[in-house]
Amino acid sequence: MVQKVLGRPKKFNRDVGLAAAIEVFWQKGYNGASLDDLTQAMGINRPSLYATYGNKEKLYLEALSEYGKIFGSAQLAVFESAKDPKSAVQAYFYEILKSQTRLGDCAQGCLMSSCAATTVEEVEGVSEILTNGAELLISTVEKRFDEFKNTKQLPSDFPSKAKAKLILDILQGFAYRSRIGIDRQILLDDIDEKVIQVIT
Amino acid sequence: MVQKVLGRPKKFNRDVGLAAAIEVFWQKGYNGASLDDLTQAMGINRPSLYATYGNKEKLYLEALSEYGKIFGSAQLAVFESAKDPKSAVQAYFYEILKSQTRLGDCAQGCLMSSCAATTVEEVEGVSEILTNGAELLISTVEKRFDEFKNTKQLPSDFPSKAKAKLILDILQGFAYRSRIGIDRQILLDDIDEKVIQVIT
DNA sequence: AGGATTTTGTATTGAATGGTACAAAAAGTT
DNA sequence: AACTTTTTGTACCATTCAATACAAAATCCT
Repeated sequence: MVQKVLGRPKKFNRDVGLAAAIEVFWQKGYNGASLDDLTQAMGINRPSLYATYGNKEKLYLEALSEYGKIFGSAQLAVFESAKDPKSAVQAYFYEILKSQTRLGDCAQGCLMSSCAATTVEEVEGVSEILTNGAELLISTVEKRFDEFKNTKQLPSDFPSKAKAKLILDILQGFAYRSRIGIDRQILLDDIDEKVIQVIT
Repeated sequence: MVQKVLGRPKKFNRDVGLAAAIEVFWQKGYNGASLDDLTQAMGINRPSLYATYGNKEKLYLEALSEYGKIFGSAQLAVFESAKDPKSAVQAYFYEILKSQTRLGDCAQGCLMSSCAATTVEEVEGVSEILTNGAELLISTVEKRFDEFKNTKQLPSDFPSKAKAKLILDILQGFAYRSRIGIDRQILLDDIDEKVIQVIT
């Protein structure tokens, strides 16, 4: 059942437009992404953009939050659903690299670490979003490691929180190396090495 | 002996100006740093900037290279001169955090990972500078670890290269958390945890 | 069909951007 | 002291920027 609404119908979907904006910010950063870049990629004109998202800064903040929700959650879900520690970390890193080393003319690296970090001082609210994202990641991973300890899949002295923070570090390393153009296969080949460093 | 040169004497020192430019790019990123920001911080006027450094892009590339030379080299020197693995890594991380979590209104994080990574696609030459920097770091650390293996200060099966790459990851983690505003003391308290993860 | 309502598309605004022309200023040279 | 050379400082240029005014278009409601 289609909701009947007054007025001329919208030509675009709000979430689809936001997804396109994410791509642009991801590729060009906040300052590097012009409104022409954004409106063109979103298939939208300027007044519609302002009516829908407020302004460039609000669109940016919304893009960051949405990126965290979509990508971050999906990747963490992969981690959480794995049945043993090793495959959890392994699948997680693989998922991360799939997102950060994309083929064609897609953006490389991570929107948050490779792009948004630059704007922490410039755009109010960025710092909070990034901090919350990091804390959510750490606490989620730590909790899952603790579960593995309860089921004896990890030794009782396994330092869950320290290892969760190590995973965040390794993610930053992957994001950086993806962004600066290191070949996807080289990074994929590093996964096992990183997995060992995490779970032993 | 002062070299006598024809014409009106320069009012500024080239390297001092470059150091000021580094600070601006470090705080605001490439696109966020306007020529007004730069000239004001450098104590220079626009024509002098263009006569001396070429243009904004060339100044940026030179700032990146100089940053690597000054900061990167000094930090690696600390690592190389330590007498045992543990204190080498420890002193290195401390040096890194001193540079990345600075007091007052100084820039936080790392110019390369927190700022320059965003511009890899935008500015020709950035990718190469960042890649070379990463490789230099890894090879230097790896080599020093190998020396420690020769002097039996590290076990013969110590995976020097994998650990060197892990250090790069941890550096990215520190840079990111510094940039997003995590308190210096919290990061300092993490050093020992990271040291253990590296040298065991 | 005609009015109400909302979105679209175009065209424009004022400000900020990177970059430069040009003349005055400050030194050495003869 | 006059000339040459180089840097400085101001004022400016064309372009791009984020943001908006306004009318035409497209839908629903009566």
